[in-house]
Amino acid sequence: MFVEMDLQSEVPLYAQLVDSLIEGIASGALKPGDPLPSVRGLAADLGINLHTVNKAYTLLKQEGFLQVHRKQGVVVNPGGMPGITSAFDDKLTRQLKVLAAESAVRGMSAEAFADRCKEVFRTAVEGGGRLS
Amino acid sequence: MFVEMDLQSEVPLYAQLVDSLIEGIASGALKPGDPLPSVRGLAADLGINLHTVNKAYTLLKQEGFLQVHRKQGVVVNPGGMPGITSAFDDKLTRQLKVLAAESAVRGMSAEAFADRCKEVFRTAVEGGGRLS
Amino acid sequence: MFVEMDLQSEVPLYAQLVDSLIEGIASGALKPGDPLPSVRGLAADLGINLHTVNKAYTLLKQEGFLQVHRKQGVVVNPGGMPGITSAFDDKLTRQLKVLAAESAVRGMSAEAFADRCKEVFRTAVEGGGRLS
Amino acid sequence: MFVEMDLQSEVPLYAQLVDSLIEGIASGALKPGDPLPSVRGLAADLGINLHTVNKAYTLLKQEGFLQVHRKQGVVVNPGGMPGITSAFDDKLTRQLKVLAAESAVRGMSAEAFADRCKEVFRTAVEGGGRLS
DNA sequence: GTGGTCTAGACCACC
DNA sequence: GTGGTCTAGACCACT
Repeated sequence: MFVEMDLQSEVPLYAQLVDSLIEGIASGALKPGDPLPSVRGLAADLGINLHTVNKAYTLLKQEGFLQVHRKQGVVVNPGGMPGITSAFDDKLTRQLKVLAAESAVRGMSAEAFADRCKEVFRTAVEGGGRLS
Repeated sequence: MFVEMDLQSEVPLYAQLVDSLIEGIASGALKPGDPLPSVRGLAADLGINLHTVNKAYTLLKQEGFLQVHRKQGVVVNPGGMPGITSAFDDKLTRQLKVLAAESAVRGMSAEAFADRCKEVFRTAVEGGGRLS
Repeated sequence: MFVEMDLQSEVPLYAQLVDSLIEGIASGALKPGDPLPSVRGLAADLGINLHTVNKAYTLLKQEGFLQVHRKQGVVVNPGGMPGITSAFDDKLTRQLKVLAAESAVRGMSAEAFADRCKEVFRTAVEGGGRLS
Repeated sequence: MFVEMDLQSEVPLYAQLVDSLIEGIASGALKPGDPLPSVRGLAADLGINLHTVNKAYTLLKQEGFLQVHRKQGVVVNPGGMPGITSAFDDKLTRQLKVLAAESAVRGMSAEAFADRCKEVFRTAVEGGGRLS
């Protein structure tokens, strides 16, 4: 599995990993029930700290994306993904609003913005977030 | 002018202020040439430190959204707003990708996502980001 | 006489005025013995404060570029311009060094830099700093 | 690494530091990928406040000269230096014009000016800005 | 230990 | 009064 970490990014490593894994699920590279690398294995692969991978897995477990079994390791939640919670809806709206506002100020039209959103969504689902 | 600060948010205060001001411009509440409160005045209004306001103003000045007049204080750039730079385009795509992926994983359809984007954009432009 | 003031510049107004007048002398628009506008006249023309013009004139007088007569007003020093003082030489070297270093870092060659310097000097002398 | 701060200078400390670091890169004392001292360490070395160092680093980061690694601290951008942007070109021309005009007024010839520029450039590149 | 953020209080140049 | 700069001291997230 290949996940690219950007050490220069302002985005924390654990958050980058969380995002990458979600993008992997969105693209179909990871399906419910699929196993994930062990904490130490992934940490070694990415050349990052154990705690960083652990934090990402823990967050994804809390959100319901992953399940952690005692001995079998970590798997994508076989019961399916969590739905649109109100917390997520809030986050989505809040972040979208900031992006939309700056896009508008910089001269982007409503259509151009919607098209861009649609295109990005499509590539994310079709494999833009491919992991392996 | 009313800008609400969320002291509990994980988003830095200066970033919240930056976002609020951009939303104010997008909504039309702030137009090119309009004066902004002095750093000290706005800091007092918001109950935060003047350096925090200064940081937000400085960032917006560097991006080309604001200008500082000698003595007249800070104004919205009368020459108009900066366009779609490649840096902004990158940021937009990157952040949109994360939001789209999580939305997809949680079961949102491409149409629903695009509609939501369009709706948020419209409210941002029409006054959803109203400041005063 | 037309001197353009940039109210948005980080350069103080009085310094902009000083620079403009020196450029006017360099270009030949102002020659030794030539009269300059009165303090209040120039201030009114430029739409700036009396003190600002006064400060610029005072600095130029101290440096030896101008002479101030009690009743006849301000004139370009009829005795000619000051030469290369060690203070000026220091300033020139120091500022040139900063510009040269950044130019070099950004990939400009020694020749390109020298050419640019020569070109700017030529336009300054030939009328690039034209005032009237 | 030795950077000298002039507390009496009219040029801000953070700007002096910015200039020194750029001169260090130009001279080859600092190469892409090289680590820089921590903000606290350098501040202690120079006897100034860490915020002042931070401001200099932040500016250089925004310009593309430096990068910050998560945990490794600050390094000279391994991807190479930014090129000649139009913003830099404007700044170069503007500042060069002022220096050229005053040099001309004080009696310097075009050749002498160009020679001086060339010489300063050469010393800046070859070690005139030596830091260590 | 690192950079990032925030606060508090101060001085200065400019106009 | 305005923004710009500097200092001092503190807390936090990240690794």
